[in-house]
Amino acid sequence: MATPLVLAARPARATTTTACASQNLIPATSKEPPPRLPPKRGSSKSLVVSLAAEGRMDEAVEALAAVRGPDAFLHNVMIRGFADAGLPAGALAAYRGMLEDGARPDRFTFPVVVKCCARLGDLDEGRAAHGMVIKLGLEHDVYTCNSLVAFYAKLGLVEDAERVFDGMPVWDIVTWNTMVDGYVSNGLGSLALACFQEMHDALEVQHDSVGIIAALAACCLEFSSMQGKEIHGYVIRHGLEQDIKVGTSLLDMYCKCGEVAYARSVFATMPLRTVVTWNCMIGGYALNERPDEAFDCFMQMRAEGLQVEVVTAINLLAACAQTESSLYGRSVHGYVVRRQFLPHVVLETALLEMYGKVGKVESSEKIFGKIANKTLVSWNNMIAAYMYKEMYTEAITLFLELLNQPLYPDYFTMSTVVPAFVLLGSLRHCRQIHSYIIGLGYAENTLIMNAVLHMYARSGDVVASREIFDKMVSKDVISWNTMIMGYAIHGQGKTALEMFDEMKYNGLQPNESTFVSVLTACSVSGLVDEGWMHFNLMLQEYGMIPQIEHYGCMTDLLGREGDLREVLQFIESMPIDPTSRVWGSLLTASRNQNDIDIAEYAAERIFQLEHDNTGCYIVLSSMYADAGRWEDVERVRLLMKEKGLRRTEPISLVELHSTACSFANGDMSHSQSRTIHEVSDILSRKIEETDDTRNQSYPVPVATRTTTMPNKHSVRLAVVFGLISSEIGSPILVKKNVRICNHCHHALKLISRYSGRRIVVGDSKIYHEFSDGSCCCGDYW
DNA sequence: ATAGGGTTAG
Repeated sequence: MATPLVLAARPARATTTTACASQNLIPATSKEPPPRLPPKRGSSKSLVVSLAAEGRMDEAVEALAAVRGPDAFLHNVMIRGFADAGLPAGALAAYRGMLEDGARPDRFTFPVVVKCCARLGDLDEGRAAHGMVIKLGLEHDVYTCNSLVAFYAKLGLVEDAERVFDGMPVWDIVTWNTMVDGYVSNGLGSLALACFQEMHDALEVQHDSVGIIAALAACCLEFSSMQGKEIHGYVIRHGLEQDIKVGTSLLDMYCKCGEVAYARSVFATMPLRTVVTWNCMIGGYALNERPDEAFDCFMQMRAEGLQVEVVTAINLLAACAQTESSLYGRSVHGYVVRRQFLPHVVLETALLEMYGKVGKVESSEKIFGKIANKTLVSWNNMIAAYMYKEMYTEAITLFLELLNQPLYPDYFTMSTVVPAFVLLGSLRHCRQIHSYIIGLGYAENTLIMNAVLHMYARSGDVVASREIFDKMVSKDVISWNTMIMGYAIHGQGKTALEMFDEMKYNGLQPNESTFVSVLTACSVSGLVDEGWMHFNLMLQEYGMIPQIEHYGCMTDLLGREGDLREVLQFIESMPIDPTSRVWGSLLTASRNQNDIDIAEYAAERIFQLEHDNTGCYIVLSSMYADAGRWEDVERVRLLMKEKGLRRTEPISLVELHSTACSFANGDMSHSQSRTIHEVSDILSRKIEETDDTRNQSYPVPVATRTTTMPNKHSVRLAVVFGLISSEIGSPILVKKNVRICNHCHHALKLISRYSGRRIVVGDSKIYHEFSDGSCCCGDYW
């Protein structure tokens, strides 16, 4: 009976005098005494105390007003009342009232006041309180100092926390624990563990559960199950394993360090488990990409009659996001709606992330639109959902909208959205986002600047990449790899190899990706001997076993000039199963050497792995067309139709001073289309381009002919438009979504000489830099 | 009377 009584006895606004009003709520039949007696008249001090203890702060304030000259004790009671009632701002107001009253705060005042400042994240108030502590000579009080250490640590001011810590005359177990936890909450795992160790040596008493829990969190930060196991040993030796929070923390530590088996055994041997324990276990399975075990664990939890809570659902959604369909996720969604868990930002964000990862971007959008107080994580996940569905324009639009919010993009935002700029391939946008990133103060953030580096290289400006690279304060392996790859895709193999040497000279250890960059450089630039040399170097010098990507680069390299049968032999002798990328490399080689037999063989292997590889059909079809095998062209066309595949429409984008303009094959939609086509015709004649398709003896299907005139190809129109709308002598930059054809490649070499312009055309793989009649790719791509 | 603690989205 007591519990419902107490609950019922707290009407929102009972009036001042007595608690009698609440007695109306006691059932008439109740024989129990009222929960508390009305305070005696005149004893206003004790009225304040009892009202504050109950959290009835409005009434407590009124009661306090009736007290003449309240002492420090009564003020402390008020401050604590507000704090306990979850009203830290009220507590600070009460503290200010105390000062106005002329009462002198004492050692009981500040621990609560400072804690409230921490909860509000109010640095100014906290610093002011700290000043008052010193002024009043309370800076040697352990309780007060402990609260100050916690305060500074919570606000991210570790050095201030350390300063308070160092100035203390004595440290108790709480002081040490606070410092350890302070390091942890600032991501300083190794400092936390060092402090934990030092504490052990300094204190006579043993660690308690609070310290153990903080130290285990430090192990998570360090991803060190080794140190976690040592602490586990300590826990067992000192009989702390019965503590359910310690047990849960241990289990959580093992999960976060990737030791699922250990986590499971801790879980199995725990004498008691709370919902939190189950939540950790479910979350741990999700974290370690074991969604089925997460679901099993959840079912077990329900079977044991435990109540699902918000965190359970959030962790479960992480597991649902790892499944193929949205089936599980949708059922969790339905469940949280029925349980009325919504709105809840973290839960909503987890839902939108889940939908994003299973490819239901519309559902993500719907949830995103409904979130009232979107956090940065919500935005980041929505952007990621668009990226996952390759909706780059939407991702960028949302990113630009985010810039108008009172939120600051972080590393996640940038690393998610930068690829969108890369794939959209507009240098103008790259420059915009670059200056924005600098404005945000990320100029010295290696991770972000690596992304920018990559963005410029991929967007066609390797010179800009190099400038950024040279200015970077701390370059890591990725910076070097990216720069080497940048030169590789721009056909500057020699420079790429020089960078590789320089990298080693600077004492950096190459990794597997470095060799992907290096081997790509060799294959693009036809550096066969260097390619073999570096391929062998991997194992001999660095003990690295070449992976499939490395074999792919080698196939590119060999296919470039070698005998195709040798390439085939190389592929078949590989210790790893070739992927469609490797067979694709052979297909490209056979196309360039016009070997239909090998091409058909490679295509067959590709179709075994990927029956819907559009690019493969296109290459085959164009090879048949070149050979005049029109029945085969038609056969491939029908096959594609049967499978519902459509060839990617070739689009070329030319980057101009202030805009970018895109062209399709035979495009007439531009306002200057007439001029563009005329100029293209003129150029075609100037370079004495012969129209092979017109001279062919075999019939060209009409539908094909209208769009296959090489001087009407999208890339030609884009280049022409670039030439007529930019200053004489300036380079032209064009991005193309599919590979450039032989005719256009040849023509652009001549156009570059005729116009005296540098023409850069990037396709999905490399950049062709045409100047003075030749291309950096050496006519192989 | 006062200080420190386990699960939550990328």
